[in-house]
Amino acid sequence: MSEVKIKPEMSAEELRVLRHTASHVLAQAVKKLFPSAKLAIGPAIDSGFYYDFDVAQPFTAEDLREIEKEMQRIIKRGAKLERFVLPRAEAIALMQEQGEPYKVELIEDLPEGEEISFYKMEDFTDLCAGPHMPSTGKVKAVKLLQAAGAYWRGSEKNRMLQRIYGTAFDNREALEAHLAQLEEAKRRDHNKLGRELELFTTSEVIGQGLPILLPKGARVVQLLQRWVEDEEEQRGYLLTKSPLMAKADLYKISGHWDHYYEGMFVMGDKEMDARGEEVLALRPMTCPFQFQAYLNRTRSYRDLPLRYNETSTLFRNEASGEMHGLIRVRQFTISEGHLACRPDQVEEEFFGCLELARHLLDTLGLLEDVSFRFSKWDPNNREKYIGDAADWERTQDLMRGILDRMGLAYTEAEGEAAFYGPKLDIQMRNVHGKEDTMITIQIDFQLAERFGMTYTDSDGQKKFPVILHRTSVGCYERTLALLIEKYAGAFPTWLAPVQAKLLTITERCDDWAREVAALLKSHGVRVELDLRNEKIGFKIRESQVEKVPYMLVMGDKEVEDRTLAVRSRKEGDLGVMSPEALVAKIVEEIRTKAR
RNA sequence: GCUGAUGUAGCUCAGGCGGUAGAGCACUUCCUUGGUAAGGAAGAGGUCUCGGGUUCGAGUCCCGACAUCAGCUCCA
Repeated sequence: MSEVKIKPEMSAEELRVLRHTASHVLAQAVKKLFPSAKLAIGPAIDSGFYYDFDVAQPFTAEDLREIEKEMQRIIKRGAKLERFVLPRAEAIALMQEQGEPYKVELIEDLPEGEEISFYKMEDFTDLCAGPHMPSTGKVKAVKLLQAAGAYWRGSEKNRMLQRIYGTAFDNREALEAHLAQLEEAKRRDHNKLGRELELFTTSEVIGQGLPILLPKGARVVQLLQRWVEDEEEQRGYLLTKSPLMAKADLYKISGHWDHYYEGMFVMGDKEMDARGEEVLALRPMTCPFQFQAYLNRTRSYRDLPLRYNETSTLFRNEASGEMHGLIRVRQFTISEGHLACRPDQVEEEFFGCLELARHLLDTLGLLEDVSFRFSKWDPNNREKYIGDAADWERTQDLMRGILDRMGLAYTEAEGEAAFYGPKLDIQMRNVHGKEDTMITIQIDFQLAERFGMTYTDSDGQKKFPVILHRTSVGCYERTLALLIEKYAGAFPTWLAPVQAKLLTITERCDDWAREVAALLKSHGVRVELDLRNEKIGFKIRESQVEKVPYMLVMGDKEVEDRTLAVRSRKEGDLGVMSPEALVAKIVEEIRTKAR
């Protein structure tokens, strides 16, 4: 779900400048109230700005209120911002004099010849490339949102600083609208809504990152899963079902033992393994398991491409602070597949994977919300990867060529590759704007050789196939989360855990209500029967405000006794319908997967 | 894992300075009710996340664990 755009009265670029200026106002206010605070960096971001400070005590909520008040005073004074430039040595001297070690470090890291500029407002001077508003008075509406820890320069090896987040606009109304939007995002948050709608829950005694899908959530996942498996079968995929765990031996071949050990649930440890005792580990990926299916017999070039898919449950030992609702969990189920192909088939197969992913996303209504990311290795962090630089460059060039020939709009990201190869990641933002990978398609020239996977080519030579690793809708838990947020819990009819809710207004209707429910069920419509015969206005609202596609009310005195009044979430009041007509309508909606 | 906040009934939350728990909604039973958040009566539901400690006495103070949330780091 992409963030709804607010309409500020200035351009996006002007707004960034304004917010950057606001971050300087923040820094000035903090220095006034906490003179010993050391300044780090304070940029504008998509939805506002932040500034990092090194302080003895983390900021409290009261601190933020005081800082915000001080900011208002600074803004009211409308101080001018004056830019000036210093040579490197003088710049460093100035920052040393002001007692700002982080600023000194920043200046020292600036490339030779780069202009070193400062901005001065009143008695406050800060290193900054700019640009800025001419006066702090331009920041008409500012709000501090939260304080949280953040590592200096984004590395967990560095000291943790205290970051203050805020946002700013050129008018009060835009700020209010933005804050209202943040509230709305909270309401759509799958982690809240998904629990309220009884799609999932968690349990302290089960543990974090291990959600329980409740009947309604499990039903949605089941529907997705059956649909995806059918779509894959139609595209020539062969289903496998492989074990959830394996001996350390397998992971040593795949490289996981060396490159992913911390991320695995290992039953035992490296010492036991070294003593020759059997050590099993739950699988964090399906690849090495599915490769064993390939290795079942000798393969000919005529067998390729070979497409395997598996609805695969994976286990990853994420660090404790990283879990989040259904988005980031320790156990998840994913539509994972591996394709073994000849070099001349890579492009077509890659395209096929992308076509499948796009088709699925389009059907779910999510295609308009995703972005594509070409994830490359980080040549400066070699120990994270297997294979040599030449392999990587060659594979990445191949992938870039395919992407460009497909005319795909994508961004490039260094250091985001898998340890065995580059990826095309399909990214989606959650309701709070945080981006996660939904789907990934990867090209791998390495693992086939490690596993001794070969095929006999037309020239009689044994060769290693190219492996494509791919998911189709990605993991079901995460997909469910994004769907909850996309539709605010009101799933399209074909995915809705309850498609029709049947209410009776008097017990005289109960028998007929059961008959109608049975009819709907016999056509595969998921119906929930409520025979409590209470006032129904209450119940229509109570049934989660328009989350159910069809509300059916039995019995209408005004027309005749055996009537069915239908209210559609999408089309409003449909009046009195025959059960047969309703069935036809819903069945058609399910068949076409209409949104 | 790091920084901070939080953890009281199914849900949302009250419980100033320690004296063994409350509200609204939901739930159960009954009465009334053929219509868009009706009314009435009665009732059930909590070892206050868990474990230690201080104390005559802990929901309340201290320590630890676990879980949840925000952010960082990491990642599908």
